Amino acid sequence: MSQHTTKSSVPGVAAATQTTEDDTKQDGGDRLWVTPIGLDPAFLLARANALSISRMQSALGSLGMKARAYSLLGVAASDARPTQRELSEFLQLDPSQIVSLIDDLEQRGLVRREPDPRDRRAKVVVATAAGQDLAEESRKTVVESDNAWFSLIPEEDRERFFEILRSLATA
Amino acid sequence: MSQHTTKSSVPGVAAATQTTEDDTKQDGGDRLWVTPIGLDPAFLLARANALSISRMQSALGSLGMKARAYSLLGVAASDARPTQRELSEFLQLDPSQIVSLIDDLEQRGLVRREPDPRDRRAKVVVATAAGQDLAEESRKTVVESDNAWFSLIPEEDRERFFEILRSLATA
DNA sequence: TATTGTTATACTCTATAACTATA
DNA sequence: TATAGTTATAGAGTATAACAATA
Repeated sequence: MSQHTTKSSVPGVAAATQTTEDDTKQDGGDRLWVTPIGLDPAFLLARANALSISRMQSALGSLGMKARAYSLLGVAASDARPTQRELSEFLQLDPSQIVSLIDDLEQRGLVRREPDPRDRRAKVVVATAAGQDLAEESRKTVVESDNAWFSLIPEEDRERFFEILRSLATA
Repeated sequence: MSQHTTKSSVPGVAAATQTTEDDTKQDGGDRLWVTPIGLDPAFLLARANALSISRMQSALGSLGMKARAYSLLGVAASDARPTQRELSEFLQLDPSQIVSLIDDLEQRGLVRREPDPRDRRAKVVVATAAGQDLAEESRKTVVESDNAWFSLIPEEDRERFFEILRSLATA
């Protein structure tokens, strides 16, 4: 999964979890949060993402979409007219993965490839009308699904948290 | 990858990116950040995690470790004496994946399985002496590698950011 | 000579179901 | 009847190298 550890000793949650005696079995895997890696930022990132992904998948499943396709369609549905290369860089996926993702969406009539007038090697990916519709619909679904989760963050911290997350994602 | 979008229109970075005319080609895939999904928390989470993972892998590679194995070994090297089931839940991995991860580490003499006195079906995973050493060494490596990245977060926000991330990871 | 999209291929990861031994 | 670990297997995701067209 992933790692990195703050050297500091165990704070908050830890103390709450350990009762005086026999705290070995009763709570699921919660006891492990007292472990150093339970504080490891990269591990937290990985776990939060794992939860996020599985939420996404179940939210999008009914629309025949998956997380990847959703992001790609989202960009294609904007007025950005991204090149496959740009999608590869932005979505952090291999160019060849982009190809098969697009092939899929294209066969379903959701996007199409257009020649890039500036560079005849390149192709820009744009959403069809149907693609626009699905992009919108699936976005609504996802927003709804994730709102519940992110509302767990105190209102006053939310904006700042996303800002920082963005700076990490951009780095 | 993943998603969720703040309905709000484009803030900060967006305005900065778009110049008056022809902003189509010159900057890599940076233009796509103005897209709605560039603000999507779940997407940011996914991308940040992707970057984190690849940092991890290159930091741990020289020690013959990968991110997953590292987390597992980290828990096994603590005094938590986790059961395989607990590891599965904690690391958000399928029980069968835990098996092969442990098989691997066991063959390398880094961990061993011990019977759980409380439940004869279960096995607890503990690090050997060699495992302890490697856990420590690899942790040092990872901390060093990630410190550079996380120091990108302003000192005064860092603690709070990790707290929130933890709450999401625990949810 | 380098880059874009593409194909093919091999490899890792993930998800599922079935089995055993205990509970 | 349910749960812990295990095995086998199939499917999805990932990484690599090579190729044609264009820069």
